[in-house]
Amino acid sequence: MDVTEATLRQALAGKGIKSTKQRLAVLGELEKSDAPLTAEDLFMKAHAQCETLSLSTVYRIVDMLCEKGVVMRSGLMEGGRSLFELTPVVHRHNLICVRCHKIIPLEDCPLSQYESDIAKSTGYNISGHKLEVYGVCPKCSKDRGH
Amino acid sequence: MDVTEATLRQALAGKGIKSTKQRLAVLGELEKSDAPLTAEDLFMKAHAQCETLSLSTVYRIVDMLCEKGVVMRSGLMEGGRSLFELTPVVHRHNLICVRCHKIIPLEDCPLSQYESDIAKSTGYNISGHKLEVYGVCPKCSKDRGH
DNA sequence: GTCTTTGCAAATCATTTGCATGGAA
DNA sequence: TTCCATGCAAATGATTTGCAAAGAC
Repeated sequence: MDVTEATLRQALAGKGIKSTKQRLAVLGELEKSDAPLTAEDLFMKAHAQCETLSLSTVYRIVDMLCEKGVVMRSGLMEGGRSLFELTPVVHRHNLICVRCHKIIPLEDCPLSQYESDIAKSTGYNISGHKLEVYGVCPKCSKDRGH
Repeated sequence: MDVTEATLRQALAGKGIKSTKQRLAVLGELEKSDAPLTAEDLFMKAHAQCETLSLSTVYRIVDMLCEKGVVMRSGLMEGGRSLFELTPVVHRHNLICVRCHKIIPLEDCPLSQYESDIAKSTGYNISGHKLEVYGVCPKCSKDRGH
């Protein structure tokens, strides 16, 4: 499920976003990762792809992508740091272990009916939702009752 | 639906948390508010109640209450600031206008069945979830198509 | 060529922490 | 009395910003 540079360029152009190698590198890393990343994670990973990339540019890029709706901040925070992830085209949610912080994706989403109901009862024009489910993974459950 | 100081004291004692006037003031403001608040919001509001309260103490209090599960960080962030809200005893989700940021609570939650399904298919011990729904409120829709 | 994006370094701003004092049980 | 919680001020660490140079279209 690798995404080519051309595809990324096209996706950005479609949203009226100019392509730069920094943007492609950052977006590429977001595509590759299934877990949300901090700005610094992104910087380190994307820096390997693009020598000329600075941390402040990573911040500028994720801010811009958030505004365009391409990226979203995760509800989680690691320490004081924000976590960023692609706004999934294929709708998807995460299941997060509250002990080891392992994150696995959940398959289906039961909320589309719920959204239409809400739209009807509130008059809001629903644009999306964020759902995170928390629990203890099997490994952590076994390791200790805590 | 006002909460008396005695009730708050009792609630804290029940969780093994010592009562101080700072804690009661902060918790009281969280009780009163239906929207998530920043640490500074809390500081300003609670300071009116309790002269002797400092911002760093607000941080220490909300951190502690988060660990005890009394308070949670909202998935939203206002600027770079974290938002805090009471962990609802009555399970509840928010509907957030992406334009004016008005927040209204949603009545029912369709996820309990979903949680059992997840528990079965992943082996996780599910402890809870966070759901936020985004949309444009009727007023903002009328104001402009943007 | 023109306007936008970036790198760098300095500036900000939220959050955290050390230490001496005040307060709860 | 005995710790734990707090205030204050200083430290930290993430994020932002100004400005000149490099890059996209």
